[in-house]
Amino acid sequence: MGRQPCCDKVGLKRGPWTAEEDKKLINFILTNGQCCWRSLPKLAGLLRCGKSCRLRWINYLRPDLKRGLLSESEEKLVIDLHAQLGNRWSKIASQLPGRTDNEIKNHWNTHIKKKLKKMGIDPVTHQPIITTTTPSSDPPKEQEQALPSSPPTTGKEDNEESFCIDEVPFIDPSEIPVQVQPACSSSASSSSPSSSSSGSILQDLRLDWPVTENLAGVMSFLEDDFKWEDFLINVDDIDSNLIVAADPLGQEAYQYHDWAHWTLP
DNA sequence: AAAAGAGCCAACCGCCAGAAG
DNA sequence: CCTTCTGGCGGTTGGCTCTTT
Repeated sequence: MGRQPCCDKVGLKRGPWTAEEDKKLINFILTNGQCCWRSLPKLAGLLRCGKSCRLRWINYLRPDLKRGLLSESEEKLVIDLHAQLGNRWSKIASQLPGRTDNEIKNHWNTHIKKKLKKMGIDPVTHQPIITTTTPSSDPPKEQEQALPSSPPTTGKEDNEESFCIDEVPFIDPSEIPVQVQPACSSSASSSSPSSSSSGSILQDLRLDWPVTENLAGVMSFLEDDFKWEDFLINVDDIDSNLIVAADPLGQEAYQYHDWAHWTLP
């Protein structure tokens, strides 16, 4: 019986992607679009499984990705959505433009979980952790630290973190100052109030974003109706880092350097 | 300065649902 | 209707980086 594996693993490369492989993948997708992942590696000249290509593109190379840590409001939104949806990372990710399920999942497991536990909130149920003091039991250390009986609404224990998680499970999404969009934002729409006056967008970006040179960042910021193809001026010479793209206002051109790093030429 | 430990994250794996034949 | 294939998802892990001793 057994299904055929998604790809013939013999002779395929695994592990971290090289800049060269990234270029090939980017080049192929930019010129041909996302077609059948199974056949993509062959067509693109990659010794990778199609699944691996897809993952690399979605989680790392896609031009509309934000990079860097989740902002406070994003984190709050993740917690709130997790309370509603559980571990449906892709659903949660669909509410955070430019973020991937993998990224959110990682952030949850490495940061948020700990924060919640520290605050006495069970990261699974989003309810206050109630420590039953049974003498024979051997509760985990972190739970011992949990607030013993009071609901986590005091926020006093939050002396290290920059925001108080106590109230998070009760936040109404509409109150969160983050753009919430449907999953398929490719054709997203006019409903986004954020689009604001595009004239100042790039300036704003430069002021407060550490990855301002990152075109991906610019793209995700300008999420309304942009098409990646519209940005491209030249993808002929990818091997020498000469994918050139312009921002939608035509004000800047960017030069590809490595996987998701673009600079002003 | 070096070693050990902890933390983080990119990538892999297996499973599932839906589409196609 | 059944089988096969593909894309997508969530859980897990290996290894790199950072921090502490």
